[in-house]
Amino acid sequence: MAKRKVANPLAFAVLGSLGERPMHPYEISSLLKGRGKEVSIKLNYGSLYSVVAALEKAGFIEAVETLRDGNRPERTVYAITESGRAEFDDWLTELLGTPAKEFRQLEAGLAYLPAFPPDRVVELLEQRVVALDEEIAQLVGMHEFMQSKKFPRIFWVESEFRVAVLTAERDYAKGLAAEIRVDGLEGSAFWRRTHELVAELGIKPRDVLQDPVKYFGEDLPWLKEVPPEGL
Amino acid sequence: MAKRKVANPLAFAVLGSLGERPMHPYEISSLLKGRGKEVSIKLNYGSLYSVVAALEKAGFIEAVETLRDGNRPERTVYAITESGRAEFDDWLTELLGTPAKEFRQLEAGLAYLPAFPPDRVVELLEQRVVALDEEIAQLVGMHEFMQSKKFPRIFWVESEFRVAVLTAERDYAKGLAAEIRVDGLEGSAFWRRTHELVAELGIKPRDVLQDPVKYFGEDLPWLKEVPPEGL
DNA sequence: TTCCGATTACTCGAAATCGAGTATTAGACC
DNA sequence: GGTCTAATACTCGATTTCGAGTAATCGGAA
Repeated sequence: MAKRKVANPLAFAVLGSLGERPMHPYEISSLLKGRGKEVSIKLNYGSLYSVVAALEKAGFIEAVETLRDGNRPERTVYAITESGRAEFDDWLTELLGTPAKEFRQLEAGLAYLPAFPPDRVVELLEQRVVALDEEIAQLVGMHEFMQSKKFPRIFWVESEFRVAVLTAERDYAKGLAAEIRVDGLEGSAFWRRTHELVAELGIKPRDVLQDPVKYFGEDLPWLKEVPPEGL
Repeated sequence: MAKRKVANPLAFAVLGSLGERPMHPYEISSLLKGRGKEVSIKLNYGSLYSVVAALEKAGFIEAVETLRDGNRPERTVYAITESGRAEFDDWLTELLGTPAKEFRQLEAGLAYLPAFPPDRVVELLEQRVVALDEEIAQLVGMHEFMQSKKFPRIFWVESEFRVAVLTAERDYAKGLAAEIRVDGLEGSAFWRRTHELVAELGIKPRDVLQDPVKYFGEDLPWLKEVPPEGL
């Protein structure tokens, strides 16, 4: 899969919008907002205009007319080209069919869990669960509204999917918090004790790691095999 | 929450690494790779050095020595400062406790589902499910290996979380494909028929939308209330 | 009538991001 | 002893991205 000439997801949305009919950039942004697509595709004005310029340069869209209305800024109307339709087609194919490597911020946080004492982590995860519950409830409420209006699901599956992902995140955070709370996570006794030592004796986590036998005895076989991280 | 001076997640990992001990940038990158953190936090050399420079400028880290080994490039060793520790602390607090707005590529794709005929979508989603299953199986296999080595879960929760998210994505994609396949998605009969008309009569989707009654009769009440999108 | 906030429509420059490129050395292998 | 690959350690500059700023117009309330 060769790299796209214009890789910003917003460019995908621009192609999708111009696939309907020619528009000027601001009109595209209004359309996306009106349809709630900015929830799924990050929209910002700075990017919009540079992305449109890049698409034009790549031959995926072309300016068809320039309107001027009194003293207001010019509006340049763009239309999609044949090559632009092909690009959109290829892009949508890729978006739907091929998973891409993606990074969630919670994943980054979890990668450094041991840096905080267990109780602090539990507290924060529970705070996240509350916030996620709210977000999910809001989306679900919106879905119910749309269902009541008989607006077909096909037009908001992306929001349903968002709920699915948020729910998975929520469930994982909740489960993890519960496990840490009862010390059920293997290794977490060691983790807790290390932070206690740090707090009580004023020593540094790395001191503990440098001579674990002194603080924990011989019953932590993995410490010798793999050096722990993040503490 | 005021914006961070250095917002790149890689900067978070740099602070986390230097929290352990002073290192030079390349050493940080090796450490992250060695621990598999680059799966959770995007690492690229270009960003690494500019992020380190930005962190230094912001006073979160400082150069402590510059080594030269024969004719090889200089290695500048950095250490975290007090203010850097505080920043890391605050950042991890945010990463764990506060959900951020995030965009998944499948969400972008789903937002333009109606642009493809149902059968094509089903095929692509099923292709994605297969790829996701493979990715998940690989991660699960790795987890089993680490478990067999008694390496504590606390050090790979981020990977567990990744599995949770990927599984949610997989399940959603699989369910959606199945629903579309049997035409169970409300509105999808309309969707299918529109693409059939496009294929058979050589007309454009927008023609169908401009005079839906002509092609579908009066039994699509929502068409009058909300204009459909993406076709 | 006039003021205010919202909407329309875009511009600009600073900062971030990327990934390919460079140059050296250590070790492997024949 | 020569060559080849992998690892070490960064550099560079072209894009991209961002979001705040600008400036005009419109509708409604005071």
